[in-house]
Amino acid sequence: MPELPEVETVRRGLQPVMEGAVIEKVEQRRPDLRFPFPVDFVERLTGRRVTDVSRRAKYLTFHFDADPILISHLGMSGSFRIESEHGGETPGEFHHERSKLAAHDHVVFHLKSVDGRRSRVTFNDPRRFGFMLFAEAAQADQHPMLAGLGVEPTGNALDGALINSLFAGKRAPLKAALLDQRLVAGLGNIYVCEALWRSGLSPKRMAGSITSARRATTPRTDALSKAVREVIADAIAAGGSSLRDYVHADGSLGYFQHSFDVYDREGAPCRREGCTGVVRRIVQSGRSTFYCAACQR
DNA sequence: AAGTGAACCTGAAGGC
DNA sequence: TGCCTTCAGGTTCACT
Repeated sequence: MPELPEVETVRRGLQPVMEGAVIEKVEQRRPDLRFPFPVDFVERLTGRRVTDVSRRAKYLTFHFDADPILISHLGMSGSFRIESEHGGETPGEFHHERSKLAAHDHVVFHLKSVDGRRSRVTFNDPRRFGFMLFAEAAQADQHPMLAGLGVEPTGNALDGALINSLFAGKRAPLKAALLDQRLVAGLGNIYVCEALWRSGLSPKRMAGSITSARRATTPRTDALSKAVREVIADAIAAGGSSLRDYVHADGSLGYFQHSFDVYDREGAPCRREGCTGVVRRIVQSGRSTFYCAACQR
């Protein structure tokens, strides 16, 4: 479900609640998600103080006052729900009132913040494509899940020159190349479609065809890198997209879905100034691609 | 070797 | 109403 902007939004929701808090209790309600939970999952987390909630691509990493760190992925349908004690509420009341769990609530972290406030952070994931794994803090970057990841599309590392070198010689379509997490890490089906529309490039075009062997960049690699950075920045600023019932950790909704130019707009008119085309849906490597054949070449 | 498709799992939505 | 099919924001593995 979530792509980088949604994961970043979740991280920003969790951070103020979790950072500095102590995990008083962990409920692990089934033996596995996409992978089995680590051995001693509950034991190794209980009593830890959270020092940082971070993100790499679509992965969340939770850091503690001692090893290990927790690496988590939301898969297609994973989400975190925060329930916090209100200021005037008595602690006992809180636990009693909010103790109901929903279907597919797989993990519950019971937290106590520095000022004594209690809260629960619950991981829910109907499809169970998400997971939680441990890594030793010192070797976190070398963990198999993180080691092969490409450049973050946030910041300025992703520029036309990098796209030029990453895509050189690639015969795969731009759609597939942008989804390849080993090249650019964090894009998913929605934001790849949106970035290609913004840069006016066809998702079917061979990735290597926008590159140059003699020059460091091309107008197309510049346009694509800019479009990717901007669509990701815009989506983060809007709090991500909330499709179906997906909500943020604090229960609020993201608004970026209202800004989609092509995703899920099959048959609708192209939004580009002066373009009379219609958004089409095709299937590439088993996934829907939305684009305008009139202005994306 | 790179590139494509199937598989993992549940739920929502649409057609009949 | 119910049953069936299709589709979904991701990743990995098995093929060609």
